[in-house]
Amino acid sequence: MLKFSKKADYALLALQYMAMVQSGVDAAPRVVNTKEIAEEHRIPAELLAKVLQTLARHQLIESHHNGPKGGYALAHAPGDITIARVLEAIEGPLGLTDCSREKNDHSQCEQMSCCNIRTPLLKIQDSIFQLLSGMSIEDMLVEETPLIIVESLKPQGVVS
Amino acid sequence: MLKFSKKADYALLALQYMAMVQSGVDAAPRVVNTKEIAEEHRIPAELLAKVLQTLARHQLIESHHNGPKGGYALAHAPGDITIARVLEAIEGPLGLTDCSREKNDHSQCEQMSCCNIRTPLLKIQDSIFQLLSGMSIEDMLVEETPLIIVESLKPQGVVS
DNA sequence: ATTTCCCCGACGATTTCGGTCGGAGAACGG
DNA sequence: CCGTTCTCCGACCGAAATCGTCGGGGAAAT
Repeated sequence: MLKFSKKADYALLALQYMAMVQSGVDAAPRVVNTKEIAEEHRIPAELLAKVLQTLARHQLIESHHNGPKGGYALAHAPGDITIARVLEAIEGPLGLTDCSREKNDHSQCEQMSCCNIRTPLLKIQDSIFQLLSGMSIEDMLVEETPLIIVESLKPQGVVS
Repeated sequence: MLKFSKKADYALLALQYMAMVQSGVDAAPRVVNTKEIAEEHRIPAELLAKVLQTLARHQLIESHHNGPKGGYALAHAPGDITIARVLEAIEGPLGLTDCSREKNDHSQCEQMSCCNIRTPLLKIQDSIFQLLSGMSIEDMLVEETPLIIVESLKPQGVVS
């Protein structure tokens, strides 16, 4: 499936909303609170709160706990917050296989010692990571198509 | 994370092995059974059996249940079996969001009626699908790097 | 002082995933 | 001809992650 978790969806939704409010026509740099985002998108507020806490812990947004006027604001420019950073903050380090990010511990990989598919999978993984790093929250503000082109070059293969 | 499930890993492992045996130097079109693949890769045989059944049900491999000499064989050329087809056979239709493949039923998407991130996410999804459709089992046979290049073109964005 | 907000922990329900079991069918050996 | 052995096939079950919820605590504005 390669499906995003709902927490990841909520995180992207919230970040896009915050960017839209923050750098919109009303240039007032106001902070937004959890309830506002939750009601705006019809999502459960408690789960969104936990998502926002995680984002704040990973320095993607800043928390202003100033009582009734508190809330969150983006910690960086929308163009600097890439999808890859958001996903890594919410769901941990991303990687297609178990043996992708475990360079020191080869306990799992030792079971598949003759793993012939490791190298091609790492290629795909790097491509996806590059893809997710190339798109940011800023690209979600414009309704223009961001035009991501994937080009596959093969030495001698015939494409199906 | 965007991680493959173990069933998907086993499927790719098995398909690569079957392609290697089938189109290797020994041109005898012999079928391979579950036990052989399981022992070769040190993976549980029962789970691999279920994976192979799923692949057979989706016409990716052909089952020859001929008693002691039975087994499986690829139903198509290795170049025609793309990673996308394998993943869809194992884990169902792939899509980043819940509302990606539900065009008739808008029950989920009605909750996020003002979903501003749908279009960019569909772009990413299409790019990933294009990526996975561009690599096949045949590309896992060669140990050369398949050289997949992701190029991101943006109208006016500054890349981080 | 009260209210409203952010922050943090723990809990229960639902779904998916990983793994295991017994049964049906076909070829081989006697 | 018949039993054994091997295979594929479907159903079943426990484990684990995820989704969603709840309550407690601290801080600032009203």
